[in-house]
Amino acid sequence: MNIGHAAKETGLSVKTIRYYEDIGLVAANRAQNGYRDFGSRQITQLRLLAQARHLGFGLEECRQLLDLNADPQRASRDVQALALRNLDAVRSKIRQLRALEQQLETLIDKCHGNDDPDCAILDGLNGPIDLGPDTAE
Amino acid sequence: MNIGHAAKETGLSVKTIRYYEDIGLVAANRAQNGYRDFGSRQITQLRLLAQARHLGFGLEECRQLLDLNADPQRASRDVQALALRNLDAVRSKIRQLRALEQQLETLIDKCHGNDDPDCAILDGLNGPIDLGPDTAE
DNA sequence: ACTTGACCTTCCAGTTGACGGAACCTTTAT
DNA sequence: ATAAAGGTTCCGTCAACTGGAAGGTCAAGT
Repeated sequence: MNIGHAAKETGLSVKTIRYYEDIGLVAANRAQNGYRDFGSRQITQLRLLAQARHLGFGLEECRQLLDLNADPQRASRDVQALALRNLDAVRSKIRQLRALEQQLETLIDKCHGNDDPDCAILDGLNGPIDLGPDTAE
Repeated sequence: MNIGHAAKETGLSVKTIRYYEDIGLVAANRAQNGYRDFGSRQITQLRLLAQARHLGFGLEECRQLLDLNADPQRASRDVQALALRNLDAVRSKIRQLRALEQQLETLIDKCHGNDDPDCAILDGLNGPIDLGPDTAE
């Protein structure tokens, strides 16, 4: 199966598949004409990559997932641990973004949003942002 | 004020400040010895940059914020609009991450996390992820 | 005067996860 | 025969920096 077909099968782009081969995530065979040739094993790997990326796993974690998937002796504990690390990372990003969201909301609320130049947002950006009476230092 | 001092004043790294000058966000004067020399106006700009970046504004949005901040004729409406666009982006990232979080939680729950090789996470990554009876195609 | 160390300078490379495009080759269809 | 639609490699780009090399400058200590 050539790269275009593999792309259609997996939902990845041709460029992305070539990139994954480049960094050693999948090993593609070559046909006589130099074209990459993907077998069903590689397609399976690419599909796993697509799904795992979709779930926010980084490429290095994907590499480990591929290894675990290929290993019939694996312990599901190890897979779970990997997924939990990813979940933690996702949750921590969410927390950060929520804090951000709150600060933005506060500033936006305080800004009148009219023709006048006074703006609580710029005020907030110029001075340090006020988040309580913690004015030590 | 040289760059190291400016860095301490603003909380930005020396490298970051040089980068900001490079891309034209701040214009630094030069002393005779070729060292950058930041005045209070530049320090103010750098501080605004630090705060705005902290709030998730991209550098292009920061550029606009600097412009608005420098313009005494500005309308606070414009600042607010900029902040609202940023807030929207933040919220949309949060939504995405929450969806991600849920899917990960579901898979992690289903995985036994023991010594056995059977793993619902890998199953989920191999087949498409099951999110209901939408099995057309 | 000399050296040490802490600054500063420029420039080049790498990070993550790809995408866009150029220049060129191969296959397929007409 | 030729044109379109694939494929190939290589190089550049994105955000927003960070790291490091190679070298100039400055203030202090010996």
